[in-house]
Amino acid sequence: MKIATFNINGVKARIDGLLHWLQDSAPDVAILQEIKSVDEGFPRDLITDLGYNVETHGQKGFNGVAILSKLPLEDVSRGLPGDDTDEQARWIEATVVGETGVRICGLYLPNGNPAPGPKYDYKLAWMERLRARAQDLLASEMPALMAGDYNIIPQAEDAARPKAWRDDALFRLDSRAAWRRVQNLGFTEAFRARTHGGGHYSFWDYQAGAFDKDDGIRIDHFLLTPQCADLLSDCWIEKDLRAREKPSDHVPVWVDLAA
DNA sequence: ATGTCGGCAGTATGCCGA
Repeated sequence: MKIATFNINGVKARIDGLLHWLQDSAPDVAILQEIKSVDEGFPRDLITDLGYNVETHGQKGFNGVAILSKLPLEDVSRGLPGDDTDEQARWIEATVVGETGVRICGLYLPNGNPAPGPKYDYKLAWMERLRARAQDLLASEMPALMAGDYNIIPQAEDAARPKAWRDDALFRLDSRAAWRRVQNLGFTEAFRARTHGGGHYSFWDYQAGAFDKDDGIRIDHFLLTPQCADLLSDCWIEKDLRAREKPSDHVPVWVDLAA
């Protein structure tokens, strides 16, 4: 089962590219972030026509996540637990019903800039809620993964110019410590389970010719529970999508699971 | 050194978020 996470940076602006990508790359499951659409505005029919089940958790103007799946989706849940007052659409869960059931959590973690400040406080508080949910997922002992735009550069090797990110909310020490608190509960970071060393990125800014200079960062990740890590066959980044017409600033990251 | 893009309000363009 091939699963991709992809921050599409606006479904209205990206619909043509998204449909082509779904046809060409044919993920069994696509976990989308920044759909920037309310649920009623999501181009559901164009995607169901390609054979996907569609579950969205959107809001007006920004944020918004979705799960597309060729296999049935069950037990869909929207919103990260732990704060009933949080109105930002950044979390969706569903179980993909295949040979092996896999619990899929799609997330768009807050950017957090400028840091320090209230947006950074929100990011860290959100990551503490993520840790709590992650703990419950582990306790369930089912194959499960959390994937999406984490807005976290885990290590210096995950940025072309780490010094430029030192004080940024994506790379600050507190951000990375919070990331490790989640991962160290017992999750496998799929990309690093397969590939070592630098030069692997999932995001390049639109500004200043960042992609041409390969001035990127790796911020889109899969965290796998042990039962899911046992199924991991491969993990890779679909870099060439960034060079196409009207691209997102992110590219898809993939896992292949023996499920 | 600088360089962008998407969406909204509201109908041109400035603002926000990234």
